[in-house]
Amino acid sequence: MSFSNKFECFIAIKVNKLCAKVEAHHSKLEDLAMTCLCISGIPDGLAVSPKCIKDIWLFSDFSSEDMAALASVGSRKTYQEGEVVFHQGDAADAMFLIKSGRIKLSKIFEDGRQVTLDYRKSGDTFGDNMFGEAIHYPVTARCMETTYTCGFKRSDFEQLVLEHPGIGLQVIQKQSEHIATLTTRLGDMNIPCLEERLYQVLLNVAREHGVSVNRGVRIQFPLTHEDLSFLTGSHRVTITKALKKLRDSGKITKDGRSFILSKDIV
Amino acid sequence: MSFSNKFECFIAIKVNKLCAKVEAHHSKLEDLAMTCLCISGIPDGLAVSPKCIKDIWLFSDFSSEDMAALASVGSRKTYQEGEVVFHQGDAADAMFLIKSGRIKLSKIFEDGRQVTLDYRKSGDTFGDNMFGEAIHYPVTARCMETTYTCGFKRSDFEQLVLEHPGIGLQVIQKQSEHIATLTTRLGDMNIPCLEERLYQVLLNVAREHGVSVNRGVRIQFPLTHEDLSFLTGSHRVTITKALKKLRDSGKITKDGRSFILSKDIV
DNA sequence: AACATTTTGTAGCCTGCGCTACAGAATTTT
DNA sequence: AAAATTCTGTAGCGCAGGCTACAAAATGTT
Repeated sequence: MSFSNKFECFIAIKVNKLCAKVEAHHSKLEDLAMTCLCISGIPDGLAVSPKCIKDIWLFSDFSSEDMAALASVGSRKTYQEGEVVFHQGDAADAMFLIKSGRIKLSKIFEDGRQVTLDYRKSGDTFGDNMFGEAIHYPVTARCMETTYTCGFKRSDFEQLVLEHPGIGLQVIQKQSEHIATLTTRLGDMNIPCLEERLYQVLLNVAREHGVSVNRGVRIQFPLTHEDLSFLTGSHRVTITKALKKLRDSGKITKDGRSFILSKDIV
Repeated sequence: MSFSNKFECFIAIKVNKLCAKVEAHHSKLEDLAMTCLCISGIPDGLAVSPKCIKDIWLFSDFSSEDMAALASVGSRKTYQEGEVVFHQGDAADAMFLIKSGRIKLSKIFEDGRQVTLDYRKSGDTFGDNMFGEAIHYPVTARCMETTYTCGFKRSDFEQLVLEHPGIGLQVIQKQSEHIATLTTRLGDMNIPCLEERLYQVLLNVAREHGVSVNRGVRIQFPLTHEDLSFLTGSHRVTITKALKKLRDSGKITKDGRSFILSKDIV
């Protein structure tokens, strides 16, 4: 019933593209994990070493001069799983770069509703909404695993960009991508049928955070039905039902606690 | 039934803040309309005059040197109401700055669903997704009224930012704001009850495109029930019903073809 | 291993809203 | 001003999915 043929076809193409992209992407991340020096036990608050920044692919084509400048301004901090970097409503005066780990951005509304807006991973920035007029963070950033970050104060960062315009260009690019992601999410939220919406949401998460495995693409961290209900704006019980249908139709499977999106859908 | 007391209170505060902000903002825009030279009948394709750019508040605190640089790179073009600047899927190689007028960004899906993602107005940029990996525009940009734009090619613009980092900083700021807007939209889409969702959506549109009038805030352009159904991801007929309820409860009124959000809700 | 906690699954009621159909109002076009 | 088109409003059927409640399974903790 739910999926038209045209739609299924579209999905299949999408998942295959996804595999290639995720693979390429992931190999870079592994390099990072191997070579980065500053992950191992350097106290928080110290300046970030240039080497450490260079290894983040975001800045990988920077000149050593730009790199040194960036490193001199950032301040390192380690957070444990479950820790909150900033709460929604806190005064916004810094943006963060994720060295390693993973962060969930969510928003809580005055009526108690909670929405997961995005997951960010190594190489991503967050808290960049501090540019713009707002003086408070509009979201809460909570770590999903042990996370190493570099924080940049707004004024420092602005100065940095003025002196090293290439850094600004990189940030513009990164923001562009986030705008694209959010745009996609916004479109997804408009899918009326939950089953399709859920599948799209999973597809997007997989595109960002998946690894390619033989059966398809595996999402790297466990997502509970409750997480998914926040992501899709739906009810937990309804998610359970929809997942069952998706599993029955072979579009997804589970490997332990994590989902695998099948790549071989006709 | 639908709105709790707490919620109503929140709305009231919001609308009042809105009025002040919109007023301040609008006076700037009017200045622009008065002083800008290049709106009046200069042929398309010519370089943009520095004066013309300076009048856009986005760049208002630029040095004349930065201004001249920006002007030399941009290329002016005029579009009529209903004209499309670019279609979803077109090769993306330029971003645009709106001198005056208004543009609707929307996305059409393979299953025929259509979603309105954003309205952009004078001083905003669009098509900035050309940074990032994508080589195609992910949305369609259609003019809602006669619109004057300045187009910038990607390579030109990158060069420009490298030479004039302040411009990059402005763009980062602008993007930050769009990210904030999209984030809000995404939260809004998660409101389960259509009546509340619709009201939030109207509130957001008003915040961006409203003028303050004695009764509250008026949205500057007509929105049909169909437009709203795209914005809320809902059905046209259901919108009609929800609007009726909102009108009955005094939260909104109509002035001719445009909506007014009441400011004096207790 | 025993216990506590979190996550997943099943069942059933009931409302909100998608959808079709048609009719009146308002704009635009001729 | 007449005709055509677009927009708004009303009515009713049907079902997807929200919600509560409870039970089984899995995970985490002594």
